[in-house]
Amino acid sequence: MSSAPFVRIAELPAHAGQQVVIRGWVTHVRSSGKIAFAVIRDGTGTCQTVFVKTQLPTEVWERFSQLTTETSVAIEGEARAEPRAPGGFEIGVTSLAIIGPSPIDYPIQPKEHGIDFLLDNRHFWLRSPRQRAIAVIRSEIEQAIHDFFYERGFLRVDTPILTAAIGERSGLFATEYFDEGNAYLAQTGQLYGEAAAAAFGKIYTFGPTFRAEKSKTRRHLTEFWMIEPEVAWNDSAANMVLQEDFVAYLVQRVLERRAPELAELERDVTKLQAVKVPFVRLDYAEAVAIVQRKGSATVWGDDLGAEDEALIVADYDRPVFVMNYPKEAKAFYMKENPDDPRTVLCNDCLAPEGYGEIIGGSQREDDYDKLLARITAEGLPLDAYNWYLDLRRYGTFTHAGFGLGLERTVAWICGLQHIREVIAFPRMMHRLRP
RNA sequence: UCCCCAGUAGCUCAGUUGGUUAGAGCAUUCGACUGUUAAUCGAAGGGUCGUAGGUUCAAGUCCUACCUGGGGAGCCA
Repeated sequence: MSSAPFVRIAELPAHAGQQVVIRGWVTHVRSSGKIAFAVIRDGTGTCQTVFVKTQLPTEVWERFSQLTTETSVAIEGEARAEPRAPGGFEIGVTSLAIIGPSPIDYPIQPKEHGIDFLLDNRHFWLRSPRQRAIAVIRSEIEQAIHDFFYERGFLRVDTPILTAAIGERSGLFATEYFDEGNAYLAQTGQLYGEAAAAAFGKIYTFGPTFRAEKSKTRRHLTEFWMIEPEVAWNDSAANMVLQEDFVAYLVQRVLERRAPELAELERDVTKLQAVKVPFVRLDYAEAVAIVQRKGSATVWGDDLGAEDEALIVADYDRPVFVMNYPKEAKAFYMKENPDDPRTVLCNDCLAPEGYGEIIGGSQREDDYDKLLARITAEGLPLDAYNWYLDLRRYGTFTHAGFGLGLERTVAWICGLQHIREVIAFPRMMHRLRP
């Protein structure tokens, strides 16, 4: 290797005609007697490199035969435009250094594999172009989330991951915690978010969430990331306006900045372009009537099942809010609906194309006596909720918030079948490694 | 926890009403090829058919149990 500059593959067009060094991994090789090709990936892109026997020192030509899939290399040569090369750019090799050899049994091949095999090899699967596209879009969405709230004056608050039993009733991961008994991995940061909203006004959380549910579906993970805004003085209607502005902002951001990655995933972007405010608003009772008309056995009082959600969403090209569920179907902290005390002021947001619930939100019960009654009625341990009740004793306030499931949102925007492709190392009931 | 489905080569799969020596593609190894695009062409190696029983002259194939995984329900984001 000479002193030629080290260049990332994405930057090669700016170095046309120059001698450069690239570093990366061999994705595949082709040999045709006295001319040979190695395709190199470096995370910013891929580039074909060309080895010509008659123009290379013998040892460089012979070293080519040591290149197996995923060998890491440094390659020096001339960067040049070449219409025959994929992407229109290539490197005419003058020197090759093998950094790390790769045995011939590298498991992932350029062909179809089953999801289970790929997840066993997730540490390698991430190297594929498709997985890179997903990771890039996820990262773009995460950045857009922070930008959205920053632009609107929200404070980001980080809530605890180790908690006493609090929040939702579904499965908890427990661990010993010194002399305090069991600690549980957080299922939500919401209750802490409410305390923060009383302190700071507009806040959001962005953190991991844990559910020990034995769910085996393409929509569930045991560890996922959730974004939970909480806004003082927002009622349920304002809460939904915030939600639709938020979701539309995320979709628009990906359309604007990550078109190549959407194309890599062969995403039908017309479906995303249709995601405009206002979203559809259906009262729970209307939703029940719709699914009954379509043959569902659901009656007033039931929670809506996955099939019901699909029936509702089928009629629309944009997300749908289903509002004001029966009290019994929802969590204790949701505010009783003054217009119909059988229901609470809440909403789910159902993504189009059958992706299901990406948001659950509500106005929070701010009446001390009613909240206490709900906690008691559900048999929750009162001592764990004293501080939460204090928020209603000392300057109670109208407030509302919601939780957006990051992986479900990314899976929908990417158009993926499996939520587990959306996170680098998914955690599921039967998968703790890699 | 419940319902449905699957398990055959490193990977993806085929294997007929049970029938004699277990099939393909890809991958790997060797050979040919000076512009390949998941290169192509020729040859070779590669198997406890998930496990354990059972039925039968004969089981990858049929039956039972178990194991492992997938999809869905429930629960939720």
